[in-house]
Amino acid sequence: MNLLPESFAAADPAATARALLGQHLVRDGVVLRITETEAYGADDDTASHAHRGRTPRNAPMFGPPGRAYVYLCYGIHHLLNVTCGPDGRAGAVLIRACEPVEGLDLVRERRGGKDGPVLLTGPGKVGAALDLDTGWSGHPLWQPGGLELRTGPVVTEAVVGPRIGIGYAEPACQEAPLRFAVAGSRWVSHRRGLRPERSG
DNA sequence: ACAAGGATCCTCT
DNA sequence: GAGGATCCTTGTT
Repeated sequence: MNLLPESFAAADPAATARALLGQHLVRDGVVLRITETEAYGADDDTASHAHRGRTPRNAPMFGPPGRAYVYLCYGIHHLLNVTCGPDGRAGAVLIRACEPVEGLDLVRERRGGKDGPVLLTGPGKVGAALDLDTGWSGHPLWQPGGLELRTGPVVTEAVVGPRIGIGYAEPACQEAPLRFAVAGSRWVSHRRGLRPERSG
């Protein structure tokens, strides 16, 4: 599969989050198919790290698209985002869950010998499976080598729902349907609150 | 220099 | 379903 171009993530966070479903994350012979994402916006999104402005940590969100934004959550977990939108407009897509495609043995090893969907259904688990840390923040995902974003099979049917774990945000932001998942996939962290993406 | 809190995960019950 | 782990980032003094 081919590397995704930088322009792949040039659209707004919601469109990029939907388009990332089915694409592949590659590192160290580990290939993961993205099954669940969340979109995070700029200052108007009170759930987003960017809503209080630029800081050293969230700087990649304000830069050009197609880079990694990795941060430490709860002092333990490294969470991976893909920056999106034009340079200067903050935006990122959190990778919440994946399905293994290659390198399953290494993923199991990095995940304490576990097996099945528990391996990769959760953003902290994805970070562990790819052995990420904050040193990867800002890394261009469209360059060969290191951590890469490559094309995967197209996802024709998706489900959408509110984002997870953002109780600190304003109600309108909590309720916004900015979480996306592959319809029918077992490799999704939480099934609750998801509905077909086509309006109805 | 200090205090507060978090885009989570795991282990219980 | 509930609670603890664990430490960095941030805003404030």
